[in-house]
Amino acid sequence: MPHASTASSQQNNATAYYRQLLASRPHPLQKLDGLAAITSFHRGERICSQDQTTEYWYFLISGAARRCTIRCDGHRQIMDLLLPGDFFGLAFGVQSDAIIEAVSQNTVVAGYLRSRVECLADSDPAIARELREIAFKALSRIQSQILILGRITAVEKVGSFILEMAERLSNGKCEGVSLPVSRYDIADYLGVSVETVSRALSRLQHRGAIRLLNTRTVRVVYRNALEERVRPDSKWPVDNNPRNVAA
Amino acid sequence: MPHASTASSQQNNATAYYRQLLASRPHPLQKLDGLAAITSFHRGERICSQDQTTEYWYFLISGAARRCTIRCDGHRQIMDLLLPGDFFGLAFGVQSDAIIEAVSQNTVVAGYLRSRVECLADSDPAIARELREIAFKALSRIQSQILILGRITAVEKVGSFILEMAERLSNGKCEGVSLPVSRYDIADYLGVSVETVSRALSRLQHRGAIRLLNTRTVRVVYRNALEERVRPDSKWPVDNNPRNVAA
DNA sequence: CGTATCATTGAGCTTAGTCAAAAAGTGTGG
DNA sequence: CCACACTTTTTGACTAAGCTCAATGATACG
Repeated sequence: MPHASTASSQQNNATAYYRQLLASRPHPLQKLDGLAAITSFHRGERICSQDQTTEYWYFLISGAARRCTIRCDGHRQIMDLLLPGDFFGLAFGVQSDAIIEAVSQNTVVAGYLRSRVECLADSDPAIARELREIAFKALSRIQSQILILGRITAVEKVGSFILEMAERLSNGKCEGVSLPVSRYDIADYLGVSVETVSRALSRLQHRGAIRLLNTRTVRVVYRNALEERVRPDSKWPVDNNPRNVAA
Repeated sequence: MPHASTASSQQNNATAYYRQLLASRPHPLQKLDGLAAITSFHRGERICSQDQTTEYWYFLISGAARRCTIRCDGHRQIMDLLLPGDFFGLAFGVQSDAIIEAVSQNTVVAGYLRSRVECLADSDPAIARELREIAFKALSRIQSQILILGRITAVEKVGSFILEMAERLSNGKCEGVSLPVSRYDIADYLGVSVETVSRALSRLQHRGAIRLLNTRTVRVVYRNALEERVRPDSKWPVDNNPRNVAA
């Protein structure tokens, strides 16, 4: 496993704990947990870079991580946000070199050696199916992100973001979502500026759609106000929907 | 196959031609071409809707298609653009009901019965691997879209869009990319207004980055001017990159 | 050849980005 | 436990970019 984490005298105990955590969280590759390498990362630490073919498939056990690139104009873009239960490192994109970094202080991932998994999949169709499932889940995760990025106003984007987080982190009841990322991360995930994120949150609160329990904890008050546009008054759908002509 | 296309007396001849076309274009599921259902669609015609679990996996042989949703504010969003050589219909997203429509006048797709393919994959590991390949390709296609959507200015988005099209439609030499979609489609793909797309194209032309041979055909003159920001003058990267704190 | 759609361009207004600074947390070391 | 430095978050003022509305060319289709 690349980039081994901080070694301490209690490393073994910790690993044992994480292994147990992994076992207790049901996921498609459970059969292969025996050969999983478990590593923990500090916040900001690089988990892997994806410019070359990744050797591992990863499963995020706890914490959070981001996949990001730096564009030629110097802006960082977060292309994916990984939360507990997510797999990543699947696609060896030809495209821009992305790196995956831990976002939370204690981010723990399980790494499955790709060649090993592939090999097992060849002999066990059930595993092959589950790998497909994993890929499809990653696909639909990214599609949600496109749906969010495609929204028009910043308030809508931030609203959708909160809803997405609320769904994906549904473990902690509905008593308030605790965002694992900073405003900067939200900004780079949504393609807006930090200030705009902050202002959008303030507005949503004034509007009564959410409540900020503290800076990182949001309570959704009116779900509808988050996903819909604010003023559906007078005018209705301006639909860019003409049928098109072939080239 | 759902939504059978226009039947004509020459249907058989046409299908035979398409089947040959399918055979001549190498792709991962070639072994299964025998059981592929080939259908052609008019522009604007619905190929399939994705709200329920899709029964088929599709391969686009010729033409173009778009996967789109209508948001609650009435705006259409194009979540994916399918070109010859692309597979689609893979992920049965829980999310918003998307439909896939033909964009070009003669859009021809091959449909592989999902259950059948799954079954074959179980007995043939090579097919299972190729299915994974297909999923990964779809994944990286959508990731490119995120990269484009994340760009800041409209000119950058349109520029990246042209480059993406040039790459994916690389069949027709570098003598000019013929865009298969209308300005409206580009707008809904990039999340900007039609007028903005038009203005961006005009600007890129004035700037000497592209040449519009006709409204649907673009010739890339200076590739760099399309992917980079225009003014990298005085100031450099404003990097939103502080390390983050866990929740 | 007329009609409908698509594409381009302009003018005004709204939104979000930029620059700047203050406020609220967070962590460290005395 | 508190003072201090540092980061994160919020808010304000100004500017620039894009959306909306509207009108005019251009093209395709019947």
